[in-house]
Amino acid sequence: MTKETRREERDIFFAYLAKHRLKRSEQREAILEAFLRSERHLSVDDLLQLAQKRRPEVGRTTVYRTLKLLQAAGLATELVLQGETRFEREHNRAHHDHFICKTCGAIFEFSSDAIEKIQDDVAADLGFVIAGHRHQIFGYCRDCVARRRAPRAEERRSG
Amino acid sequence: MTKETRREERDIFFAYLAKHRLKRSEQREAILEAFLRSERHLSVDDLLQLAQKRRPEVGRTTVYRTLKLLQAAGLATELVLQGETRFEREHNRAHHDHFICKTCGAIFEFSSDAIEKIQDDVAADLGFVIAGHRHQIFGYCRDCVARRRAPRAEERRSG
DNA sequence: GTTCCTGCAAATCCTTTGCAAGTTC
DNA sequence: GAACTTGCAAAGGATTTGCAGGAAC
Repeated sequence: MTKETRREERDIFFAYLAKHRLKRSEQREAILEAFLRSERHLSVDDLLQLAQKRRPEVGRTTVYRTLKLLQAAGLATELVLQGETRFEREHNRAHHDHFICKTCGAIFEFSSDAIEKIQDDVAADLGFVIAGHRHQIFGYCRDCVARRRAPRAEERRSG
Repeated sequence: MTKETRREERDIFFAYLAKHRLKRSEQREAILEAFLRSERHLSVDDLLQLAQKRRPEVGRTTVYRTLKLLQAAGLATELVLQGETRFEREHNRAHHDHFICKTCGAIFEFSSDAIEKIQDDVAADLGFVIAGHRHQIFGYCRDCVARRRAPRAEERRSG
């Protein structure tokens, strides 16, 4: 993620705060930065730890509260994957869905216009107006499959 | 659901119990019956209440425990829809996914071979082996859309 | 009789809320 | 200085666990 994009998202967040007469704070900035810089699919705990690297006193409560703001501002979205609640960046990202590896927990993103199209057709048949969707595929990723099929007792210990 | 199908599922459940050296009990039977007879997408509370109609002393704890058994036996599956945990029958049901109406909460099922096919292709590209998937579409159902577009103050109270 | 079940209460886990003290505007 | 924010501790809701008494085998 580029610095420019982060800049844009920072601006959006601060604009959101201003619009709602909310205040900036060290904590909110630390959480925002951590969120924007990190890899995707963060748990609340992940984000708490990342934010605390910058500002050790950040509390878990504030992370929960700031995540709500990030969602309201359109910067974050919540996912429930395998029973775990996680958050990912939302702004300017193309819609996508997730593959989740049941062995190593890795998450891959995918998207398919063809699937979206069929979805629209199915919905139209039902007279249903689509507002959004979640599509998750569970299985085994390439690495884990390879590991399982060729389990030569090497130093592959899995992750 | 026919009596024969229920019969089959009962047999499967009791076979599961036998295989694992678990015991039959009034409670388990009451919960199983309630589960099999009911409409789909039950919450734990729904199932508790239904089971209690037959056997008032059934406890919530036992419902949780029995649901785990039903899942292990392949008869039930858990869904998380709009943040709510629900259970539906699994045995012998064609794979299907869900539309959820954000207004009235109604749940419709759908399935599409075309979508499954594309899914397989996308997975193959990633070297991913599919074990299962969850696909949920959120939006507004025909009735709610109609109600909104033509909100004549009739006796349509929604369901 | 042994092993498994059950319901209760207590414990957990995750998230939200009340509140007094500290910050931002 | 008024209004908002924070962290803590406590409260909540959902699910699980420990346990003593009861039922199934």
